[in-house]
Amino acid sequence: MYFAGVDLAWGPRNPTGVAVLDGDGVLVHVGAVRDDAAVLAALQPFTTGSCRVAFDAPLVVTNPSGQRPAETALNRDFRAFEAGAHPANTGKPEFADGPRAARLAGALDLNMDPFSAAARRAIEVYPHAATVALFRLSRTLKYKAKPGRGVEGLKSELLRLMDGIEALEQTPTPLRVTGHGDWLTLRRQVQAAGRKCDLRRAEDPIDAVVCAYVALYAERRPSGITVYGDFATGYIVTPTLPAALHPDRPLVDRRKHLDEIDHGCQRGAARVAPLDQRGDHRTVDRADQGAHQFDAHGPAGSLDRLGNRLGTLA
DNA sequence: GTTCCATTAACGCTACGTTT
DNA sequence: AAACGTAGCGTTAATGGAAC
Repeated sequence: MYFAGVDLAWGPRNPTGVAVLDGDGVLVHVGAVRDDAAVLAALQPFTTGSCRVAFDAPLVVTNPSGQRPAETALNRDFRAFEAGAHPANTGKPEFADGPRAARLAGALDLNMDPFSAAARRAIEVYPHAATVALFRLSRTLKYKAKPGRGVEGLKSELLRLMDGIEALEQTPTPLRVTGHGDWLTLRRQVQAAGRKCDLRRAEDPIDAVVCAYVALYAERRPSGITVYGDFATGYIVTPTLPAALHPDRPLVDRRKHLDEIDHGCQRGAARVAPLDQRGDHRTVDRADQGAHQFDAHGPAGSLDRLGNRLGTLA
């Protein structure tokens, strides 16, 4: 059985990252492609038998305007962690003819119902939310190129993401990436990057690895995931936000903090919530807000240690 | 207590600046 | 001149602070 991740561009012009794990969580493929044919060609060898393909792109979009209910529900939990989902609706040109991810899933004959028992399935995931939950971050890693963010700051954040991905090997649902040459090449590219576009080229495949891991995690630890929304109006699958995890500070203070990241490369600043902030009530709230949560306890204990490790990276 | 403003995230597109 | 790289804008909803 294979677990694929696709960091899918909404349109065909921008690059798409593809990563595949085997049943043991070993990375067997990682790379970037562009058009639909190339995405399908990359996935085809791994989707003939039992498989899960996790798309970081809208899979079901029916609303003519505004946000999907899944985005509203997810943003309610994750916005404070700066992991808000981008709104998708059929009024946008990218979705006028149906979501690209649904076309690809259809071409591969994958079942898109998040609660299906089918052997070959596609799900929608969201890497930013996944990294917050898996790594117990108090806010997302700022590795996405945006105006005002410097190359060195972006690089250090992307390397923190790669560190976190590699550290997942030590968890009860291990991910093993360091044995793959293309992963090591990606790391070298990031370390050597001098321009934002150098980082952007590496970012899509790395995000795809996170997507693939969410697919694996959802299969191995179904009690540890939350499904926001539903199959009819659109859904997003993510590792459950730990109940005791809190954002680091109010929005106003975070703005100042962002400046520090952009200009000072504050790698390793205390952005992981203390582990003693456990046991709160958000679980109940989420249940009222359109999220199907299977486990109120969050990721396993060893991920706490991972959180510490990320929080103390220097 | 209510309203308004600024800010945040996501991604794609376009315009402009820089490099070859 | 062409190619490439980057900044800025638009979209959408939520939120905190300030002003009324």
